[in-house]
Amino acid sequence: MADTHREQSRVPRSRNVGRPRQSEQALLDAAAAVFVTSGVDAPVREIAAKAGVGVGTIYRHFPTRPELVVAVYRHQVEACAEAGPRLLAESASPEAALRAWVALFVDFLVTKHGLAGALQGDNAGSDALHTYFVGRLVPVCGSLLEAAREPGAAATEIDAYNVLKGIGNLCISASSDAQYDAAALVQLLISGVLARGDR
Amino acid sequence: MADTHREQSRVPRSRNVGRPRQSEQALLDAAAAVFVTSGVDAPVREIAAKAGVGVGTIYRHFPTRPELVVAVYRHQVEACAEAGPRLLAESASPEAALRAWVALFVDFLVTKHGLAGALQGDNAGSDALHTYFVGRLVPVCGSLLEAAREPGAAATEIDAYNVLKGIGNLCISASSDAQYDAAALVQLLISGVLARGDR
DNA sequence: AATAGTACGGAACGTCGCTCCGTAATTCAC
DNA sequence: GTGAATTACGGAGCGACGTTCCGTACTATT
Repeated sequence: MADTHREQSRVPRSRNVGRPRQSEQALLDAAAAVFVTSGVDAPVREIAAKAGVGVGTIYRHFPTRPELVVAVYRHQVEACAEAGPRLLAESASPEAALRAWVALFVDFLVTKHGLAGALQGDNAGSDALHTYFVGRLVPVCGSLLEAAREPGAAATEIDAYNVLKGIGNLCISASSDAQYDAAALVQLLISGVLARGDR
Repeated sequence: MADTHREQSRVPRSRNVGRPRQSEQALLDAAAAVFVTSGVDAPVREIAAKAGVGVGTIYRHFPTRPELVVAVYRHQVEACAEAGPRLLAESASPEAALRAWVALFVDFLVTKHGLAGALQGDNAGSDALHTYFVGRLVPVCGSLLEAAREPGAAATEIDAYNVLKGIGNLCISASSDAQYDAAALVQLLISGVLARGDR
């Protein structure tokens, strides 16, 4: 292996000289663009190439892959979270609000290839993506759920975390399978969640 | 790269000499054992080590990873498929039969770590695991569904493929997340599927 | 005994997420 | 202005993955 290891400046190659790369925004834009074309699972190297930086730079700003994903989608998740209370105020009924919000969420997940799949934190609480989604959206989903349920709903009812995660799971592989209709299944799940115990 | 490539018999090392390794059964047993301890996503090398063979041997018998998984679980999938008609005959109502069968299926998926996750065929029809599950179980699920639905169910009703895939997706990450209750969500989904359009 | 056929192990390959480190750009002290 | 300290950078390298490939060693056939 008598090779050339550690030699990246054989030629003083200009690099992106001078420009201090004002922070992460350029990175986020590049990542967002790559996610659109290649899905959320796109290799980090591809994002780095698109942004014209090395992978090291990406990992300096976003220590793990999920954190980059969170950063890219933070605005949209935030918008989705904020839509919850608004829908509750504007809709004809709490159930309509819940269904509209859920449709919003599903549409968000389905249009971002691979996002739903990346959502389940594989182990422990160490997955920033899962943690962020759950932390931000469970409370929203919870209030909508509470409002839409019968007043004296039993304590045995399934909780918002389960509903949210169930929705997320149902959205997996929604893109890439034309005959799979995640939105319809999710609405059916909501029907089940809202149904009284008599069914 | 002037290295030692292609030299695996420096020493005539005894190998598993003589024994022609009567077919795949030993492989399947080893794989099943590893799947239990390390999940369905266990590295092929680990299975090979457990079986005392090289990875090449595994790939000779099962050209792709999904095919090995299919082979390991074929019996149980078969049993699940056969349980469908039996439950329909034995149960008090078609709905009870459907719910019992679904519970059976969920239990199967949930107890095999990672199986549900491995179930979505990533692309095209090339995933043997997805293809096998769908091909074997969709008809079964379809008859149960048909029996359990109102007689004149609209053509707009969701089909068995969607229901089955939805169940599979809901079971993802059921192990490894103590507060996630896949079985409950699946039953709620079934409630939604069975509910009349008036909800 | 010589040959053909086949099953075998595991090195090698390409790709992944992520780490590491030599170097370049910038800032600061004087 | 000059030199040292600090910071940001690119991309080679690492370990692990699924999968391929091929020299070898068994087994059958003649």
